[in-house]
Amino acid sequence: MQQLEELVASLREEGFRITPQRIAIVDYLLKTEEHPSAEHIHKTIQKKYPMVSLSTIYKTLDLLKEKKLVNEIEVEGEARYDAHTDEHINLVCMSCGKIEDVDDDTLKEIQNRAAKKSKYFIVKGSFELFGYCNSCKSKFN
Amino acid sequence: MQQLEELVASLREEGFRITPQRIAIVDYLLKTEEHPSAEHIHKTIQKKYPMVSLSTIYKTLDLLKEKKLVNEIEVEGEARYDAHTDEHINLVCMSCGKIEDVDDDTLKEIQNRAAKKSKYFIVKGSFELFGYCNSCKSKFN
DNA sequence: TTCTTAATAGGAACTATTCCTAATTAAGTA
DNA sequence: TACTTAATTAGGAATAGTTCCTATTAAGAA
Repeated sequence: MQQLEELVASLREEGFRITPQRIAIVDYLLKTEEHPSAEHIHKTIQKKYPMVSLSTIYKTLDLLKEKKLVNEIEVEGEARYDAHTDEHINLVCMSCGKIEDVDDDTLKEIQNRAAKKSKYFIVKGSFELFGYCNSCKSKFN
Repeated sequence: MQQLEELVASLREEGFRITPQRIAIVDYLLKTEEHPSAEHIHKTIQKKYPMVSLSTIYKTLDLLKEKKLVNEIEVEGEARYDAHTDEHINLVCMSCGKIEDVDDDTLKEIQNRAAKKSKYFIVKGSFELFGYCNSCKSKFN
């Protein structure tokens, strides 16, 4: 994902209004690495804008998803959002819920092979690995 | 996943009671390739057992998940179940909701590389590709 | 067959998300 | 700068998948 300014400019060019709520949400998503849920984004944004509503968070996320500015993954019944939009693996810690990104060059190849075998037209991929992060796994020793 | 008989035997050995509901659910999951939702399993089982409850479906699925006899993936806000438990790619049709399996030998390697890079202890992977299946994609031409 | 307790049916409760609508406000225009 | 209008928002109601609760049922051991 790009910088805040160019991103906001591109939304404006497409005719979308630039509201403080949208700026705050995009800004937060660009800066964080924690793959927040909608609820988490809401709580964070509320520190600056106490009146922001959860439905605005969802609507903005829908917009950003459609524009492919954020990526959504489903983890344990809730959606988590990430401004890192090129294909990568999400490592999900089953203990603390942390999500980390790992790049792998072979994802594209896998996708191509699967498309060929299945004759599906592939739009996007979602690669999750579930386990225990470095700090949580030591608790189990 | 194995055959019905050995599977039922292994559950019995572990001290679980073998009920008609459990047999029906396991039997159905072994035979189908459609990656049904809990709701879909419920409707199917009801044709044979009209009194079976949705909560029994969920409880049985929890048991089977724990015993690693079925795999669960989350697709568009609902869980879908599959007796194909070794690691594979799920191709999800965004039009008709069909899910197809594709094997790929490199999934294990990817998992190993990601584990090494991230220092996570990996328990399981979930690889989904979203797109349009062969019959749905032709509708868009 | 009887007994014990795991499993079930049915529905209430819960939770993430979507939907609805009156009020607000971004941004183009005079 | 003030005016206009349609997009956006806040707030809450509605929805849907899943989990929880409990009286009743029935699997399997004795």
